[in-house]
Amino acid sequence: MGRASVRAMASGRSTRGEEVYQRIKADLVGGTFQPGSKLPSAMLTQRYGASASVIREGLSRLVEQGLVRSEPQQGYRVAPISIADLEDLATARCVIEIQALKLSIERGDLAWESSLVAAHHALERTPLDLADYASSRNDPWTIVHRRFHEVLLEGCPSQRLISVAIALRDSGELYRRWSQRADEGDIRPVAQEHRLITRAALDRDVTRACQLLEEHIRLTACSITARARAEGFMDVSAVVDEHEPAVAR
Amino acid sequence: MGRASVRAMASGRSTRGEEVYQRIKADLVGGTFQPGSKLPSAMLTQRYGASASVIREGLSRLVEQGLVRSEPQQGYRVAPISIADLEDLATARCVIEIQALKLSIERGDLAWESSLVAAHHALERTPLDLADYASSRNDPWTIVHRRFHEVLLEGCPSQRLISVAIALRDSGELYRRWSQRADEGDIRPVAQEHRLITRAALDRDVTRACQLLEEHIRLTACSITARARAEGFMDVSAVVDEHEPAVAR
DNA sequence: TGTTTCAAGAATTTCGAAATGTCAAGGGAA
DNA sequence: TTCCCTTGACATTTCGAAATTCTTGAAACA
Repeated sequence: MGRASVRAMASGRSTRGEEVYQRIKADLVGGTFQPGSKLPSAMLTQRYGASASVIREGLSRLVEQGLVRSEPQQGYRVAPISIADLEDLATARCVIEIQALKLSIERGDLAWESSLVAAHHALERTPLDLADYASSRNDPWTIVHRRFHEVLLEGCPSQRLISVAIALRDSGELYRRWSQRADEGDIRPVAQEHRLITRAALDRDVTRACQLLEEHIRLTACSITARARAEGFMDVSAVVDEHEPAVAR
Repeated sequence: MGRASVRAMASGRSTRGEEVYQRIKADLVGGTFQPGSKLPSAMLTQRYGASASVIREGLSRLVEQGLVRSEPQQGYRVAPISIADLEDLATARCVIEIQALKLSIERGDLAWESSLVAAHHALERTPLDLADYASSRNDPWTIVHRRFHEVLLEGCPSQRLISVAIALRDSGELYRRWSQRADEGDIRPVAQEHRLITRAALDRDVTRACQLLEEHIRLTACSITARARAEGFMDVSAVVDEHEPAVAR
């Protein structure tokens, strides 16, 4: 959840530009567009039913988040994925999320503890339906999972730090989507990992919680990297020809 | 230096939107507009000689960076400054810059060392002309100072981490501009601090370098905070009336 | 045969005006 | 008087087309 939703929540109504931005972002993170493929304004104006200026505004914001790339006079394209960039991302996430978690545990109050318990409970009780997960980008599990990791950091006294962490997590979500396609069954005990992190956080065991979270992030990245090297699906999408169909599903 | 310049450097030519974005950002960071004041499109279109769509695109990007705020149907305004937000910012910067520096020292190669020596030398030899500093936002000292801190992190293996750190530094620069107005003579031995940091980095003394950098950031923030509490200039700008003149100089 | 130039076509970028929404002042009703 | 509704002015937002730039493919040249 970026600055966008904050803005939208400020007043009840929203603008079309805001709505379009949300939809494009959801489609990007959800894996609708192939990484590296072009995003021609003609296609987007038709798909989202808005004028080029509005689309362009949304894309500009997404460029700033690293989800979209832009080169002058050559339009926009989905941020390409690569093993090098995945490692870059994992490094940044490890550093930032872990420090945010540290501060969160040190400074979080009772209200934060309660939110965490609630978020974790929701996560425990929401089954991961793989079919659902693969087809929709707003499946229940993804929502509660995202919420869990967000709450985990919410005790942190710096809102900016939290925002950055969330933005990086969105980029990571894109990778997960495209790796999941190659390998549907990542049978890691993620539920167990979440449970242990929650317990350590509630026990205010900073060291252990951070260690667990780092492992959680690193393992996810490694599993994607390994799969990518084996099947080489990243090389394909990294140099996507612009005449390829941009919409995947 | 944000993603903007990366984009501009990719191809020799640039777009008007890119240029406008750079100018707005420079004006914001340089303190041309009062924090919290409105940024009416009419004023901006005239000032930068571009259409509303182009202006809006630039502002959207700046919103994403936290330099500008936006509420639907109420336009854009300069991000307000406040003591609470300054502390938020300092926390985020400490965490992120220090971790980036740590990685930079651990992983930086010889080329990085050389750049650092060069950047520090330029900083040492560039005098801080207070009159120049106060009037212009592109005075020589600001440029080499920014460059120094940028190079310091460039050994870091994660480009994203570096980008985030630089973005936060830009926000910090805005605070410095507005505090400097109230107190022109911050007689801290900044030159000495830079020298010590450089030496520790070259000695690969991670602990000491990080400690020094943290102090460097914290001291700057504290000095601004203290000045703000004493003179209360932040409360004024935090609740700027929209009928006030937005342009300060 | 390989390289360069040029023009048509397609895409991006920019503009100016139309549409939509906000805000405050003024007028009427309780 | 106080409150609420209307109304008009002003700002933001959106659109559709014009202007600019890039790409493509074929023709001309070495």
